[in-house]
Amino acid sequence: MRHPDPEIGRQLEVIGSGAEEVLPQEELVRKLERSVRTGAPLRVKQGFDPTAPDIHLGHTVGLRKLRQFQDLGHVVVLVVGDYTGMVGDPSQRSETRPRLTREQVLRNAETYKRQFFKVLDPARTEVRENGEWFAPMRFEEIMSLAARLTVARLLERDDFEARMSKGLPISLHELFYPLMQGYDSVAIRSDIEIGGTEQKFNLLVGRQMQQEFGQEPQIILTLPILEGIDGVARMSKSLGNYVGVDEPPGEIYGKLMSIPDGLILRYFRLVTDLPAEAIAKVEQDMGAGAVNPRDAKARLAREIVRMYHGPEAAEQAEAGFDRVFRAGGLPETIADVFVSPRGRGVWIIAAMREAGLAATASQARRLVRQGGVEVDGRRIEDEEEEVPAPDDGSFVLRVGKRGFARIHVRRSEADAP
RNA sequence: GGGGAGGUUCCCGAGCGGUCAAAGGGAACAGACUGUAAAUCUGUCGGCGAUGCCUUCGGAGGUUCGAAUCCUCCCCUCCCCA
Repeated sequence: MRHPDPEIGRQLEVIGSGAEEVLPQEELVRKLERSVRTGAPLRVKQGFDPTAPDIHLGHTVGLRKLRQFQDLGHVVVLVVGDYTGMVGDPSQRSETRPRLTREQVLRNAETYKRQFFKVLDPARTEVRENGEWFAPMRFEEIMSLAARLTVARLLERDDFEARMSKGLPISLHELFYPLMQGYDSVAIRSDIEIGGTEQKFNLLVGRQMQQEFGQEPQIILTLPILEGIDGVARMSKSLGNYVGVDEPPGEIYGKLMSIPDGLILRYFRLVTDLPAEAIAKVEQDMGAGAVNPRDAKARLAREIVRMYHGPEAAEQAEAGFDRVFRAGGLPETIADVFVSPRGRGVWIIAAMREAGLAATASQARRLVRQGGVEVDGRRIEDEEEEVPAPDDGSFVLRVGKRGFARIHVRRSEADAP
């Protein structure tokens, strides 16, 4: 969109980049004009439900957009949903979310806050908890809030409709969720709220609530939803297909190497700072066969580890990955585990359990039977095998592709660690 | 409040008196292969020092030589009616 004022034009371009929808566009222009004229920053809102104590790459799509707003001089207001977290967002859910206790929510919120600032500028961020305004709310006020939204409006949503038609339960409290999120916008006087495309309904309720309370309605900006490393469902902790920004470098690197090739470019676009031209080059090279997708993926993995752990960690993660998975070698660091001897050595099944490489003895036996267990590079064939303790006292146990432990055999009680 | 249908192993979903640790699919895990923890193929997938034993089919009792399957009560969900 062209704008006579170059500053506003620039802002519009940055804001719109990577966004799925910005609406209404004209109102955004008006807000920006006013902001530039008066020097008052816009208040950009995003809510987070502290339902799981780790933010992952999926969250960073939104966080990175917020960071762009900060770099344009605006203020970010993060609403930690300590109250909404006790409800659980029904968006995109096929079942009621488990309700969290107050203690869980607060603990999760702390972790979130710490991780937010891996991306955001703390100086331009306001963190609010919506319990601030919901906790003191009286029933009377809750009723008057609830009176502002109709059931038909709520039930027209796809997720609710799907659950209705499948005969799945919908609890009454879930209907309150959009209402609460909408009221958050009133409470913090938000100018813009961002969220994933699945948040569109909730974001729009925010506009309606603000109008009900005599405020100028917020602009809504939706962002694409990042697929998880399985390449199928959206990235989420509960589906186990996520890459957490707080995870160790090797984990991040390895998980990224496991995404389907088709997701490489999308990840570059949505969760790295690589400029558009550079990404276009990657696309071209891969298409022309000039670059092996595997190497493009390695670059992606390196890039993301670098963002959250720095360049040295990225190098090490790559070297470690290559050593273990390409060369079939051992990782740089292997956990030491002390195991008591039995018979002529250490019973392999017990060693696996004590090293945490198998949850149960049955599982350990299965792994041996399937040929997934090695001791110092020698495959173990027999479930009853007792590995003799070598003179130097330890051997390396490998379970599957990525389970390692250095087993030390205790010679006596006095030898215990 | 009345009537009907259901609750099965991580998830979906068969089973409806013994042959059931329970079909099939998904997820997960292992092996082979490879450019990778991709894709594909094969296998495994309750627990136990284990050719056998123990605990599972919403919960508690009961019938039976024997129950996920039958009966009673309870809890939970959905649908129709009011």
